[in-house]
Amino acid sequence: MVSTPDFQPLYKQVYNVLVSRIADGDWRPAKVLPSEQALASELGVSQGTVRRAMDALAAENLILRHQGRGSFVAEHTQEHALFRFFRLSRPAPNHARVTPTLGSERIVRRPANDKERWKLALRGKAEVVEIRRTRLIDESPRVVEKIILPHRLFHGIEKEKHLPNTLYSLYQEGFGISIAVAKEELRAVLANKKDAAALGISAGTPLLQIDRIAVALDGQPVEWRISRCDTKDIVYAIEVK
Amino acid sequence: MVSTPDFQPLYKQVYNVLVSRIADGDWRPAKVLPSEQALASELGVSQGTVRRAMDALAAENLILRHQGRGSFVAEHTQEHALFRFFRLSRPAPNHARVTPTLGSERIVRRPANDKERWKLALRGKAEVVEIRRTRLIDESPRVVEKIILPHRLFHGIEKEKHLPNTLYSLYQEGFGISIAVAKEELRAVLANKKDAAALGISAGTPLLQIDRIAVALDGQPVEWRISRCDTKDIVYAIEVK
DNA sequence: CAGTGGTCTAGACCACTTA
DNA sequence: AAGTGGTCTAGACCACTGA
Repeated sequence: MVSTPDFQPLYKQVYNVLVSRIADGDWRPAKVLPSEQALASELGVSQGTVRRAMDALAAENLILRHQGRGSFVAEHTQEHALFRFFRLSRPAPNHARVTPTLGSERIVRRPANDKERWKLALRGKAEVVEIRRTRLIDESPRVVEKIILPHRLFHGIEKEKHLPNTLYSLYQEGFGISIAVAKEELRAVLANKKDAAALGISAGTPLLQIDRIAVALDGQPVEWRISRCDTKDIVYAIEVK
Repeated sequence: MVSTPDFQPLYKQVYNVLVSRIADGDWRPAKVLPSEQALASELGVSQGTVRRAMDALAAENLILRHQGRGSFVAEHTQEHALFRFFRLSRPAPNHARVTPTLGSERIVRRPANDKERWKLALRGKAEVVEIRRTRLIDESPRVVEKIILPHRLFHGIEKEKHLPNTLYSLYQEGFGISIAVAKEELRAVLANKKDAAALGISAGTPLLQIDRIAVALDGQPVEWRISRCDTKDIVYAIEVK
């Protein structure tokens, strides 16, 4: 096993090795990983230790394990990413998950402002890509979004003809960026005139505002997103354990 | 090992046994659990299997493990329960956790209405206890709450002189009810006149409404709580993984 | 010092998938 | 039938705690 300066349990060292191989793109999404035995002999540890590291990866949804088939790097497929980060659903009792579709969309590239530089930890004369879009639920507009991306990481994204429903799968497949965690701040705000026009409601309607920073596997903030939702017949649902 | 009709891995059976001992109050909060070895020989499984079950309990915060000391049933202490379920904090960058204090408080016992009977899965002529209170942050009222409890489970709670800051530790110590999960639905609403008066704001101010069902270890819903928060200078913060 | 949980190993057997 | 992950065991050694 590779020795590290600061002491860590073997299984954590193995875990870190595996994470960085995924993060660096050595193993691309949907690829089969080597078997536990293969990794164990490659790294010079026992199979049980590799298992423990892989179980941790699976617990964090970084890999998927299938008995008899093997372990696979998790994909942010449309469906998957959608339900991982899109927490809007119908209220109880059904609690049915809701599938948003795309309304209007606008995308521009421009210099970052101070707030964006701070939120995304940008340095120097950074540029950002700004995406504004409306999302429909049951055919009617319910959410307006403003998405800010560092242009450096998403080079050329502003030229995409059609952005997919879930951007996170595009980030992963097109730009090699996997989202590890999203930090969200929720507030209640009033719809301004723009919101009102986009959502077909009157100004002054209460909206749920979700302010999200998405962090990649390597710990860098890579997306700042503000969503404003009309929660008349959908809710933001969550289970606290 | 006790045989169960439907097949389950040993470590899950052990897990279930341990959960029910905690749920039934055989092991009260803060009590030291038997050691892994003791449980292993009692249940007739290997120590590694008991470890796996206990690791799962620890991952869900049902027990706390301390190397060299032993494992302990988790307590819903004031601090602990507060930060587990009270997700309001100051916005970035500080993200400091905020400690609410008690404003006004009113508690009554009365028959349940239909909505409450449905939300709390009550049957027959059920009674509930209704608590209404205001919570202060930085000395000023920021949250109004309505809490509905089945009287059957919380017999006599309406006679308590002073309710603690976090009710969940009272539920656990006074009534033997440990909260396992809370299911929350978030919406944006407008302050009505009552809200406005209680919070010292004008009617029509946007409020974040949190509609929560708290579920006990045995899976029964035991509390329905609606909180309305003024999110002018605090936010509901959450990390999605 | 004895007792606890934490790590690591080695090997057995099972269940599932694919060919 | 071969290869994968899933379960279970037994035993070794370590790190930490408290009497």
